[in-house]
Amino acid sequence: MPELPEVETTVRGLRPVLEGQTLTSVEPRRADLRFAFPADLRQRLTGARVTGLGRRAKYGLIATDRGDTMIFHLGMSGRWRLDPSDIGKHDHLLLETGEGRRLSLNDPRRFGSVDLFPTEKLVDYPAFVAMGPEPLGPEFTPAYLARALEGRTAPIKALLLDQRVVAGLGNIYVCEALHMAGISPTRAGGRIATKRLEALVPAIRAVLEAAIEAGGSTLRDYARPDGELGYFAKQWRVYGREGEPCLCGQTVKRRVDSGRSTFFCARCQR
DNA sequence: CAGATCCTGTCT
DNA sequence: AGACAGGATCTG
Repeated sequence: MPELPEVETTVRGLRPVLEGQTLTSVEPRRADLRFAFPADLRQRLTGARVTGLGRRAKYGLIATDRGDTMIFHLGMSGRWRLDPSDIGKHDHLLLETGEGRRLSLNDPRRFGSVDLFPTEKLVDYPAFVAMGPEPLGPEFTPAYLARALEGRTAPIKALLLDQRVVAGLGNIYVCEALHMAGISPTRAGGRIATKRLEALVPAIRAVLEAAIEAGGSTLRDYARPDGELGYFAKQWRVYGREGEPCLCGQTVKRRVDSGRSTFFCARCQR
């Protein structure tokens, strides 16, 4: 679920439900996820009106007229459920709006998080301070990336997963973008030819945009009562395809680096 | 840098 | 029983 495109489609799905609405009920059902909820979460949000929704990297942002922004992260297994018909043990935070819509933050693995921070100081939110540019934003250019990777000996895959280099990429889209750009995941970041770097930036954009577009089509399901945000169609070229043929005919390989699977084609990627 | 860690669920 | 999972952060 939650890399940048999934968070983006989640925010887009939440927007029509929450924007302009008063939060009539805010009910944490446990004290923490990855870290503690703000102790006064309920008090600070109940009665507040949602003024807007946004996203920074993989974080969703829900701004209110109280000067606070609720910052949520979906971790590995988080999702928002809309008008759930039942509340289970993994529904950790319940919201209700003035219109009577109900939302539940469901997260079995509890790697997600919920926090509050002053809206005007959002750039100072600890997780945002050292973050790199948005991969879909104007700052993310081949020139920027060349500079960020200059002299780096770490594998390009690890560097693209580093949110300080570029913020929002996860395991799936890094594998896909590297395949699209023809770059080996193990190549040292500082040793990528300019021409390949110039292919990598648009590849990252294209992969994310396609996923957002595909995710958008699940919004219909999302908006359905008791619906859930589904996975977008698995149109991946290498991710999860170990042993299957690449488009070139070569078999897709999997390797494990720092405990994470990398899928790649040794013929297409150098 | 790699590795462990936080959790639960699912699939071999 | 063991491997593995879309993340982030801390420790050697």
